Amino acid sequence: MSAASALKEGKSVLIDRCNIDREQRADFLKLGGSGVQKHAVVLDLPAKLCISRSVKRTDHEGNLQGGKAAAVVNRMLQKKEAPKLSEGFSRITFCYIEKDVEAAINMYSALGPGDTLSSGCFGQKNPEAKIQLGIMKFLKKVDPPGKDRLVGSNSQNSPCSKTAEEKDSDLGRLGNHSAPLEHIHQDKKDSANSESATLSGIISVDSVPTLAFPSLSTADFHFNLEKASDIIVEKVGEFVTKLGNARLVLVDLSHGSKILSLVRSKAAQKNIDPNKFFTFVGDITRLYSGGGLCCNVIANASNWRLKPGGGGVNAAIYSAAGPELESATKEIAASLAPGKALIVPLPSTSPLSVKERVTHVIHVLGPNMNPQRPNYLNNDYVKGCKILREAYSSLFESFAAILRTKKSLPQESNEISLGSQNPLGRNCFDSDQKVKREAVDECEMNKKSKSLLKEVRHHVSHTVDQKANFETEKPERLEGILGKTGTYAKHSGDKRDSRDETGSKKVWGSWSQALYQIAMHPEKHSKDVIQILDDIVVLNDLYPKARKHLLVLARVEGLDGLADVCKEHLPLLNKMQEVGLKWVERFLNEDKSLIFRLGYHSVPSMRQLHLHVISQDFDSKHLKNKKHWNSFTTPFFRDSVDVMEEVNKHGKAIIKDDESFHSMELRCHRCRSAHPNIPRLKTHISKCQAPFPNVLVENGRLVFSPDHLNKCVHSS
DNA sequence: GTTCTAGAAC
DNA sequence: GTTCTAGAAC
Repeated sequence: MSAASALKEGKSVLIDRCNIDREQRADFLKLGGSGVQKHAVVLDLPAKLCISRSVKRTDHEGNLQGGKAAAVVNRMLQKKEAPKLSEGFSRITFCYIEKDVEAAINMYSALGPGDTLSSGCFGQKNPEAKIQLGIMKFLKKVDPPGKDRLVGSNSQNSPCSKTAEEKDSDLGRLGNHSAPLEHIHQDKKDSANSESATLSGIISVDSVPTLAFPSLSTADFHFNLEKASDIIVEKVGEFVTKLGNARLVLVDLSHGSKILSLVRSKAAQKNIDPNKFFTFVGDITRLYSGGGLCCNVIANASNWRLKPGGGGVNAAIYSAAGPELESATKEIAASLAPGKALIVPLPSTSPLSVKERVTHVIHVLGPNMNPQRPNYLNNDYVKGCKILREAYSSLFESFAAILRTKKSLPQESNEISLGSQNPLGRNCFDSDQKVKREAVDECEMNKKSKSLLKEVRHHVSHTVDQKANFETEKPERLEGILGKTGTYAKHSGDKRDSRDETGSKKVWGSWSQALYQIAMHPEKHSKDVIQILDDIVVLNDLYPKARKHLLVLARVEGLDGLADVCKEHLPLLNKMQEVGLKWVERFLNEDKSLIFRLGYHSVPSMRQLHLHVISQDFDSKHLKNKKHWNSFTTPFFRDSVDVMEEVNKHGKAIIKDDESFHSMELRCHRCRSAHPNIPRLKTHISKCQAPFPNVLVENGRLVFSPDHLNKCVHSS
């Protein structure tokens, strides 16, 4: 049998069958032998859905149709017998709705070669009454009735339990469900650490305080992964021994996450106790419900304003935690400095508390190495590493503080409550008072960050040494600023007026300053910049919209965009074009098939006048939307030659700032055919060889190799 | 049900 | 500028 031989080769095998009763499953379970972990994913979807699917499925061997399908499904559902751990499964996941199925698929597809999942039963609904009554007995008796439906399978009765335990010690106990009985007993002795609860009818025994944290700064803040993984392992190694029985878990959502594998191997090299620290692939906001991993504390990769939104972990946590998190955070602090952490006790009404049993969120801010974001560190990894170390120290210290507050409490009753309505998740560390004090301490530390606000407001060098400036601030002044943080940042902190003498008030978002910084301090951006002259800087567009896409940047203060251009800039415009053409020449030497256009956006998104030098293949994964396309292919794109002519004639460039350009229909820039959406347009332009419209060929708007003239371009 | 876009966040 | 995602469009 192919499944058996694949298993022998050490492969993982997935059997997709309607194994609706125990007997049918037994044969498949035998295939595995004792060295193989056997998992079941039970799709117990609504009958209605099964029926409608059978009807739709025309290639079904049984050719089920209409009423016949309904009859078959009904008969199958009547016979169904849910799998049990005692049959030999080490893990069973129940799916009742599409979402469950999706979560299961995500969970399994995210597994890397070294990953494993905790054993136990997950997501099962309607546990029988005897199970609910039985948990105390379960804890005392080795072999309780109905044990097979309980999580934490009895090792004597599970054929695979040895494998499961071995795996457990490899990776740490991923979920508390997997805790072998002996461990549970041990943990119970330390009653302060023990906690049991029911959730949606699932019975679990959760005893180990756990902090789940994302890798800081490596996503949007572009921190080097090698360096980040060294720091994570270093800091985890430092703290893990100080945390008693508590665990640290590095979480990443993505499939085959590079940072997780780096950290895993480095942690193994350093012999860090895998029971105390391990990595986990999953959604940090659904660790318990989606992955069976109970983490009472989760870390949030925060932004300095402690605001929801943005992307990644921060957005996910705020959205999963509901408005409770935002208001709880707001009560404690208004901003967070890089390297700092802030403990926020999560209100028991927050969905994260109810569903995921999270009691505290620790906001933490790592260093920012992304030039597209404000206040980035300009590739200064000396400072970056220092701040990242500090961030992890702050995070783990905060977690330790939460643990301490828990220990200082009178011990909780050993009585274990049951009932799905009871959000017991909070009981374990419910000592808001002390935590609040801790939080206030953090808040004191955060005063430093208030000077950051001031930085942004009054001065603003994005590469400013924040630390140095913090020390110069006087707290009293800061309080005044802090009080208004919310609106303040909105109106002036986050955005700045350009110095436009004509009185037009173009407001630049904080994200739009990167080019300005590069123009002013190109030497600090050696990674991106490819040519530096007195009055011009050339760089590769960070998100090129074609095979070749350069920006020729003017180094004149106050020259933010085309609107600021006047006659005095004509020599500069001319030089920018010359420099651009030099680069085109180089590119054409490498690839004669390229065709270029040089021009400005009528209304640029990024501050500081820049000339786009862009090849007309538009072959780029970064070209994603209508605005991208239309900003290079409609009159919104102002050819350099035309701009210079207009400035020469009228002293000003003509600006097509009609917003409608961005929502114009998508037309091929060569044959002018219209396309319904970006993917179809991209398919078309990858093939279209029509000559370019005459209007582009005239006056030298297009730049190409002489060899090319007759092939792709009209000869006018 | 999946693909794609638009709008809001930074 | 990008990212994220709800919900429109297919």
